Amino acid sequence: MKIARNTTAKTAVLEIFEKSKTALSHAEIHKLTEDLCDRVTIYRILDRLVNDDVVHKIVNLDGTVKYAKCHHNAQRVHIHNHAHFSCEKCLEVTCLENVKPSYIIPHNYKVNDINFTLSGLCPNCLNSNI
Amino acid sequence: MKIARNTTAKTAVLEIFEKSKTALSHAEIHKLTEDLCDRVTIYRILDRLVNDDVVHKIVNLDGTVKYAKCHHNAQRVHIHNHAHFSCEKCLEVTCLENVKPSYIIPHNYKVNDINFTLSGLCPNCLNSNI
DNA sequence: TATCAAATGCAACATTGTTGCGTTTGATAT
DNA sequence: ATATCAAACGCAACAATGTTGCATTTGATA
Repeated sequence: MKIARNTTAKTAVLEIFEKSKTALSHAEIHKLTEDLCDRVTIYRILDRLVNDDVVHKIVNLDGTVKYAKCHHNAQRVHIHNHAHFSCEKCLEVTCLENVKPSYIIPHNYKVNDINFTLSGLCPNCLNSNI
Repeated sequence: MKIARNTTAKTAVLEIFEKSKTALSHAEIHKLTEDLCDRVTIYRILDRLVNDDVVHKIVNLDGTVKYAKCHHNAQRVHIHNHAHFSCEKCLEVTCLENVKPSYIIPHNYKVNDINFTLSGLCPNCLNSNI
């Protein structure tokens, strides 16, 4: 089994997640690290964090990929079944931790993961639109 | 206002959609047209079809983008609120026309579109796994 | 058949993500 | 403190995906 290490790059990425209220793309994270490390390293760090269930990957309606820190309570195996909201105006993606979809699916499908993303206007942009 | 035209390329793409039971990626469609037209043209045709609500765009959990023909009944404005299933094994994406999620979202969000994708094993692959 | 914009082809480019490989570095044991 | 060893890294190269500008072609209309 692999033994994970706490590298400067990984620590920096985790701090960035901690500070951010919204989900971040690879490019945004890379910019925020200010060339602390290579582009590829960010990809590898994100891969590991997703694998370790520290962050989750969010695929947006427009095809962009973002990452956000998990706030679950140390569950062993978990599905990120909460919704994500993607604002069409400010382009921010946020977790709606409490919005969970209910649905009925034919029994002959085996569901391992779900992605539930809503897009439209977030409270901020909705306000400034009036 | 723009007046759409029925070009050979567009007709070919629509036929491909008609024949396919699953959602198709840009690359798959391009291959199926057998170099009838340029790669860029496929992109532009797909853009138009999505805009005209003839096909809908499905973003998968792995970030891949696929397109499928809409089967709605001439609704004027509609949200593609049905679910999509993405098989981890055969990689096929299908529409689950009858699976619609229900959810409760805070009133200060304005939802314009939703993306609900499930991934796991489809009936075919589930069977062959036994 | 002339007209005119919609649609196309082509080239060039940007972004995103992956892989291989030699080097560096963090955690552990000595 | 230092040796050890693999995890993690940097770099280069590559592949896939998507976008844009512009000259050319083509489909629908008059």
